[in-house]
Amino acid sequence: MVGNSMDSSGGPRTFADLLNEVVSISEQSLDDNDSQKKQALSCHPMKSALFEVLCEIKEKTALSIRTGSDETPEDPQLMRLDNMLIAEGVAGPDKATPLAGDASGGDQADYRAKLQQIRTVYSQELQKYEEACGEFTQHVRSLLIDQAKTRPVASKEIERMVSIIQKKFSGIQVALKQSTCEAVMILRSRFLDARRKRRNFSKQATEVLNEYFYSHLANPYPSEEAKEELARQCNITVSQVSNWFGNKRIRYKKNIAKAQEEANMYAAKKAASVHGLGGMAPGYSMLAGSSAGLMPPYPAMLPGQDLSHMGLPGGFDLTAAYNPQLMAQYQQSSMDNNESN
DNA sequence: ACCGATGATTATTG
DNA sequence: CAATAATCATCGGT
Repeated sequence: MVGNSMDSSGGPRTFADLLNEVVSISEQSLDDNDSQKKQALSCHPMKSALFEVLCEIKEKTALSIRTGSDETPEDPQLMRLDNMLIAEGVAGPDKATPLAGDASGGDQADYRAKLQQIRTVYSQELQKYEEACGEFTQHVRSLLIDQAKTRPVASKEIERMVSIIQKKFSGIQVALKQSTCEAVMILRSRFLDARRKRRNFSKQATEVLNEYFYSHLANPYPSEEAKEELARQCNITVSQVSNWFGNKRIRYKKNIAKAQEEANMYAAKKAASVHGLGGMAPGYSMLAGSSAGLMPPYPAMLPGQDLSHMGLPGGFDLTAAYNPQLMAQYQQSSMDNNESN
């Protein structure tokens, strides 16, 4: 407390008296409504002049305080989020997300719809946020302006207050943008990974593929043209055909015994669908090596043959089954083994 | 709810 | 680059 030697009640006032009075007020709690003193001050003839001086002083001190402290750190995190949202098509203009999903089919519309949903929610929230922020800022501003009537409040000070508010609000903004980014990332990963939402091929499509596979067991590697043809027939993409054959080969190899049944099935199917097979040796010539007759038939891989009777050694390299040369080699030695046994 | 089948992706290899 | 092998995530039947 400043020692107040003045008697505050009555008597002619000097400038110094008045200053003392003001100081003593500001030292007191601002909340206590000392309306008497305020009243007395606002009625004083010197009031406006004094007020001006105080405002000037305040402005100067406030300036010196402010320069060192903050001045918009331009929140790098917020900028990062903004950039990402624009890149992701949530913020900027409505762009037609390319999303080059390879084989995953064309349910891009679904993705677009979900993204649009996020967009609208985001913009709504952002709008609400901006409204609330503006409203609050305006409220504080008018409050301060109102207070400026009774105590010196410089415009710079108001601006400082506003910037503080805006900083607080930007925290909320960051949270909003962050959660939006998160939602987009989840959505993106869901749709980018085509393993999700996988659809099995149609019965007819697998039929066609299986027919080809078991008709070319000796060399189940369709050429690019063959793949295109199969893709056309099955109404799938070429890369899906490639995937299918890759999976089929490896899975067939993994369990020849089980696949044998399937092979028989498709062989029978094929036999039934072809004319003039009457006296043919079962299984053979029209199946294997049907690719331009370059490949001789390999009985070991054909239906009707029981591989377990072949005396296959445990370490049978099944890749040989797909390679004519290796297969021929293997058969040679295998036959030798059989004969010697 | 579980489990095998299955289409797709990833990592590795030649 | 294409094939293989391993793995993932979903589907479809029980």
